[in-house]
Order: sequence, then C-alpha cells, then structure tokens
Amino acid sequence: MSGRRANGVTGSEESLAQAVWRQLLQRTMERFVQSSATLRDLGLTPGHMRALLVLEPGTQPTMGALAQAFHCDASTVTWLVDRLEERGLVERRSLARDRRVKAIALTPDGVKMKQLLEQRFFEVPPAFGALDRSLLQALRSALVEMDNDRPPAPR
Amino acid sequence: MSGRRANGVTGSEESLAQAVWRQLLQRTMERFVQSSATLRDLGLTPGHMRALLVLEPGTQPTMGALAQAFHCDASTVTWLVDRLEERGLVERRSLARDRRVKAIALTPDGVKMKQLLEQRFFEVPPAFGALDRSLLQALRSALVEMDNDRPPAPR
DNA sequence: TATTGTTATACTCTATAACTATA
DNA sequence: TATAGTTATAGAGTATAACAATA
Repeated sequence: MSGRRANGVTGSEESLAQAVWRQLLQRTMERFVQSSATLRDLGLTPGHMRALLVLEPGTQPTMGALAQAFHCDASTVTWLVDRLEERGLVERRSLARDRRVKAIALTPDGVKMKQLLEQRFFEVPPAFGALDRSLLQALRSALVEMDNDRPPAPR
Repeated sequence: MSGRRANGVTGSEESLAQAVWRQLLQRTMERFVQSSATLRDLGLTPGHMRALLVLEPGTQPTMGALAQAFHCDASTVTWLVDRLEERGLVERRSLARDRRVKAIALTPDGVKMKQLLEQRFFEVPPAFGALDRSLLQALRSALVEMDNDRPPAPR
C-alpha cells in the first residue's frame, strides 16, 4: 500500500496525504466520542445535539425540511421534535398561509443551549490553534474546494 | 464572537483557527454521513463498521477489551459479535489459559472486508491530496500533539 | 467469592403504513 | 386527489439485572 501511485503523484507523497487525512478523521472521530460526555453533562441525547447543530436562531424550518436535513423519515422528526419540545428547546409554530405545515424554531433556552453546545463541541485543540496562519489559510482553501466537490443532491 | 481574545492570541488569529477547525469537523461529519451509503453497498451496519475499524488482523482482543474500546456494555458486545459472526467476519476463540474469556479474531473474510471498508472510508479528497508536502507535515505534527494531549483514561 | 461472558428484559431511536387535517 | 404532519406498530441497537461457567 505504501509504494502505489495515483494521478501521477509519487508514492511517498500520496502516502503522506493519506496518512494525515486518516489521522485527521481519527482525531475528529474521537471528538465525536468525547462529545457524548459533553452531552451527558448538558443532559442531552445525540438526537438533541444533531438538531441543535442544524437549527439556527431566527430561522424556522418546517418539519419536512428538517427530515431532509437529517436524512430521516417524517415520523422520526415528529418524535425528535417531541423530545426537543419536552426539554423546552424548540417550539412548533403553525403558519397562517398553510395550516398543515409546522415551523420549528429555537426557544430562548434552545438558543442558549446551542451556544453552549457549539462552544464545547467546536473547541479548538491547542495544537491546532498554534498552527501558522498561512497553513490555516491553505487548509481553509482546500476545505472550501472539498465542499464544492460535494454532489449537489446529497440524498 | 469575532473580537474575543484568548491566551494572548489576537482576535483575528483565534477566529481563523476556529473557523478552519469548525469546517474540518463539518467536512468529516459529512464523511460519516456519506459512509452510510458505502455501508449499504457492502451490506454492513454502522455497528459492523465500528468493529471492523477497531479490530486489527493478527490480534484477538477479549470481549471485555472490545467493550472498553467501544465504550459500551458487555451485553452489547455479545450482541454485536453475534451479528459479526453471522456475517462470517469474526470468530470467537476460547483461550486455554482461562476458559471464561473469549478472544475475537477477524476471519479471512473479515480482513478482506476491513480493507475494502477502509479503502473507501479513508479515501483522500483530491483537494486535500493536493496540499503542499510541508503543510501536510506541519499538520501531521499538530495531529500527533493532539493525540498526546488526550486524557490517558478516555472513560 | 470474584470475574467473564450470556440471557432475559426493557428502553431509545428509527422506519413503514395507516390516519387526520388541511389544501 | 395530493400533501404535511401524526399515530400505531415493528425492528434495530443499547443498557441493566439476573444468570452460568470458570477462576
């Protein structure tokens, strides 16, 4: 696996990028595992977290839009929003223009909880924060490119 | 949030690292979501994946060791290993020195499946592979440091 | 008596299908 | 008739407690 070539890139370069990317995925996976401890502290479930990360203050997506964002079934969103409402983190709002749809908005408590959660979840590891500015900028460009590479319909 | 300071680092530097780290976590989260499609292709569940990523060919951890690695209950490991055995990916081995413990080893099929899975899961995004060698090396050092920063007992 | 792993059981999360209320 | 969301129900995944085998 170490001497292989691809795209005209030499084997050793390929393998460096591969090793670093792998490490990156592994460190971030650990971050997710750690987040379960954070969640316990805040009295939240992974479902709560997922919702709080997607919902933005000032917006009020419909149940259907949330199902799309979460890549899950409509009934699952009903269940999840029930849990969030029980915790007082979101509220269902009926829209006058079409009384079938429900718009989901963060409550003030929900906004606070979201901030708390993001503060902890996205906390920058010291070693990463110490990286050179130029390196971070190059990395950011690459990340933007990766974002553009994504297929338009993420089903 | 943009003008805050920490550790004597100026606000704008702090905020660049923060933004890039956040992007990084978001890209890798997407990678996990994408992996569910890969899993479907391979006929595996997220549980299968988790196990295959942890198990190494040539090693045979005990059930208890797996429970620690997965941060889960002993009975959950029993259940998970049952699923893996049904698929022919692992086998339980009794140890002569202590006939209570079961050692879990990848079967030849399991090794193949692990390779296939890792090939796809750790596939390097082109934009990342195109980064400068020096940048990748700096990043690798930071990642190693992050690894060392981890608390020794990850409960 | 303590430890390793399993079984019985219950709870959470997720999906499918049938339903209610609007449109 | 079609659509947005809910309810009834079933299945996967996870945990707690009681258990069997071994130390």
